[in-house]
Amino acid sequence: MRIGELASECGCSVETIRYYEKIGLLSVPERAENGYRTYTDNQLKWLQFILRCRRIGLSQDEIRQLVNIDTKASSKCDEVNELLAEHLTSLRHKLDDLKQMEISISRLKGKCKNGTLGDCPVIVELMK
Amino acid sequence: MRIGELASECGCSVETIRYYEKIGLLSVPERAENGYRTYTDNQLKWLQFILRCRRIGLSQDEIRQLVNIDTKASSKCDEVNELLAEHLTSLRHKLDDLKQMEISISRLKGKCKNGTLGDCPVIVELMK
DNA sequence: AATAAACCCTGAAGTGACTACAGGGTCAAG
DNA sequence: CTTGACCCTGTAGTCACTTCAGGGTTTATT
Repeated sequence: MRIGELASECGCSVETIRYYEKIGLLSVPERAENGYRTYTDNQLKWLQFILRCRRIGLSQDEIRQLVNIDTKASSKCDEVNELLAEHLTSLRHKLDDLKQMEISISRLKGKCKNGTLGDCPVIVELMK
Repeated sequence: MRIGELASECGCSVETIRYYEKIGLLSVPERAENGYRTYTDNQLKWLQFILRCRRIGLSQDEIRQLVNIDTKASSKCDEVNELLAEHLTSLRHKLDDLKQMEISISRLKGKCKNGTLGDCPVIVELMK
């Protein structure tokens, strides 16, 4: 499978795939005679794994940790659970922050009733 | 007021202030004889305005739009409301995404019960 | 068979919103 | 008179990509 097919199969861009290869998240693919990258089904699964991890908000570094855990024979599932627990905590912080923002903005919005800006309540409130 | 005082007054770093000046978000301050930046109360209010905007999640570009709206004599509050409405929409999308992540992760977490990784349900689920 | 469109390659630079660092100058206190 | 806290500039690093310049290859159309 060539890079374009892999990209459309996984719903990401060709550049993203080359980028993941460059930073060592995705294993280096074989090359055809013309120099084109050739991917296996296994690499497709890995890419889907990586993209799924990104979708749930894991950083490249966290994904690399998961990959390392996976290749260390000695390690246990505890490490996976710990990583996810930490991630969950920071995620909940972000959620709280966004909820606060939502409250602030919806309070501001609509206060402005087509006047000129000298007395715009939004600007006034933000300038306080 | 010197830059350090302004920073601690506003709860941001000195570097951030210099950065805002560089990208043209904060107006260029006077300089003392020794070359130190000297800030007025008005500039403190502007910085607080900018930081408040950042805190509710506006991008530098959106803040610049607000600033431009403020200096255009002709414009109306409608533009402010529109900007906030757009921002609120994208914010709610982010909230939904994060909530989805939270659900996914908490479903994964705890599934792993100290086995070795070949049969770790977390890895298995992510690799599916 | 020629050409155009679609695909592939590399390497470098740009993005946003800062942070950190190198290598200096200034100033008040002990 | 020197130590430490503050200030300066300019550059590079961060994350997770995206875009661009400047090519080569393959496939479809004319």
